[in-house]
Amino acid sequence: MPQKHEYLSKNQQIVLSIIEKAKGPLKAYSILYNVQKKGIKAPLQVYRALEKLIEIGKIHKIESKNAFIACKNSDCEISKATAFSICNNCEHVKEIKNTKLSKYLSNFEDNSGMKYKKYNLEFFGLCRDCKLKQ
Amino acid sequence: MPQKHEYLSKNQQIVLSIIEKAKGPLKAYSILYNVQKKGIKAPLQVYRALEKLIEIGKIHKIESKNAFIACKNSDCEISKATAFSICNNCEHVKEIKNTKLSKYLSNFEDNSGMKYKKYNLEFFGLCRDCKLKQ
DNA sequence: TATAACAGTGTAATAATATAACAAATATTG
DNA sequence: CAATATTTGTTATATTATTACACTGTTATA
Ligand SMILES: [Zn+2]
Ligand SMILES: [Zn+2]
Ligand SMILES: [Zn+2]
Ligand SMILES: [Zn+2]
Repeated sequence: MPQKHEYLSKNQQIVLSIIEKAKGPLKAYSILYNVQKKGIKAPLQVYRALEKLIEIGKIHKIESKNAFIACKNSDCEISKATAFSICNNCEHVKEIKNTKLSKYLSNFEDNSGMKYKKYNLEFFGLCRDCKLKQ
Repeated sequence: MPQKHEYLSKNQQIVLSIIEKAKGPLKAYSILYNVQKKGIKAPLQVYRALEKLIEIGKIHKIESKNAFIACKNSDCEISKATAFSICNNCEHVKEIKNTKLSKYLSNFEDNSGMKYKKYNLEFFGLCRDCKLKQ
């Protein structure tokens, strides 16, 4: 018997499964093209699923790329505290799992003494492969 | 006599001036509407100016809002290392100037020993005013 | 002063990303 | 069961950003 938030709806499952299978972040319309054979026909159906999946922490949005990636980090507190490394050359994206970093940022106080429950951090550089190839 | 990168072009000046006067981040098309009386007629003219202004560190893009804000932080290393606080309620945005934070992030090494020259950090919470009003 | 390289402009068209509005179906709670 | 909340389907539209092309002016240097 389904209970609140313990399952994903049909469209949410379809969208999540595509994102989890992907090697990197996917854009909304590329997801749409990939799921049209499964009955999802309109952008809104994709965006609604994305919204829900973000809300429950199954995926994250890479803001600088308008793309969506599966969460690989079981303790990232329901999507509220995220950090990524992004390669400027091959566009490879990886979620950073680093307890020190997340503690540092969660406890960070700005000059006015304010703390923040939620953050998103995007690091840019060359990934190991691209650095070697140079 | 104009020399390389020592001045801003006409359109760049117009766009920068609008952004600097604004109280908060501006969206590209809202900038466009504001500068149409000054002869800038097309989105591309705005986007080109924005691109340049970002490149030279005069403005930053708030990725989560697709909006642009003037840099208030003379030592933020030409736009390569940025941090913002964003109010979830009133949408107030403020650039964070905090040497410890920027040093911490610039020196951060991920699990593979990789360092990053560039980052963008967006903190979300309630600003002081909105916290009091609750 | 030619001329090549570069940076900026203007314009039209179009691509890519995201949401509004409405009606209907399905699931959850009590 | 009824009431509430969530999800779906569909059409249309809004918002954000880029491509392509022709042209102008500046800088560097030969
Ligand atoms: Zn995560
Ligand atoms: Zn790479
Ligand atoms: Zn700055
Ligand atoms: Zn506020």
